[in-house]
Amino acid sequence: MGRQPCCEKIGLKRGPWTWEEDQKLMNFILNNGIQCWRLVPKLAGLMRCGKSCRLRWMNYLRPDLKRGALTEPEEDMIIELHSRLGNRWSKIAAHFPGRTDNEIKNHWNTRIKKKMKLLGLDPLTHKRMEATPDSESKENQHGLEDQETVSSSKDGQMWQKAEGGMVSCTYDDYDESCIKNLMMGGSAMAQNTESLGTWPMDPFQNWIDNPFLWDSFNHFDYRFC
DNA sequence: AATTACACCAACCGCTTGGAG
DNA sequence: CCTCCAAGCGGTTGGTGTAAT
Repeated sequence: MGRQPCCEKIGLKRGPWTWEEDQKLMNFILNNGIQCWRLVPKLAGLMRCGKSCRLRWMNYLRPDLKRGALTEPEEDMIIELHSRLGNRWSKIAAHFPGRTDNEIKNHWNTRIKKKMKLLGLDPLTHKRMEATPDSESKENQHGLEDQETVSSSKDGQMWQKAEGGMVSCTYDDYDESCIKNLMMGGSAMAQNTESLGTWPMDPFQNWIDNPFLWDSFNHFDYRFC
């Protein structure tokens, strides 16, 4: 038994993509757009499965991708978003134009997790972990408590810290206020970062300036399937 | 210079979701 | 409704580069 493979894998290439493969996929999508990933490798002359092509395009070839390491403000915002969205990387990535869910997920697993542990925070719950000898100063405790601005119950209800106590809010409500807060430099964690005022506007500007605008593919609306 | 340990990230796997028929 | 299938998504793996010994 078991699940059927997503595609016929016999004879298909796996592993790292070559420059030639990238060119083929890039040229095909730029000329034809994407209508059906399963047909893309066949029509583009690639010995890959559609899923692999999709991933390569989404995570590496897309012209609107922002290259380079994630910045401090981006990192802070990831932490903030993760505290209420959990491991929903695509939702988190949606707040970062030009960044992929895979990139954010990798960054979380390799760096942010470690950083949080060093700060005495549980990366899963974003709450303080069991007190350790060097994390017990009152100053530290105060600072960390202030970061616990939101929690969610099992039924998905969000509770946001407000004057006079906790108030309930929807994910969307919280989303708005959180982003606004970060944009205005209102987050305690983001306040230390100098470039916050220009972000995330810059990636958006890049998008506008980019000659390979994603929108430019919209006119490729004829069907392959 | 060689070996080992570690960090990073691209790519894969398999489950879930959503739309078409 | 129900079934099927493509796409989306998140967890995990494995290859590669670099630092430490």
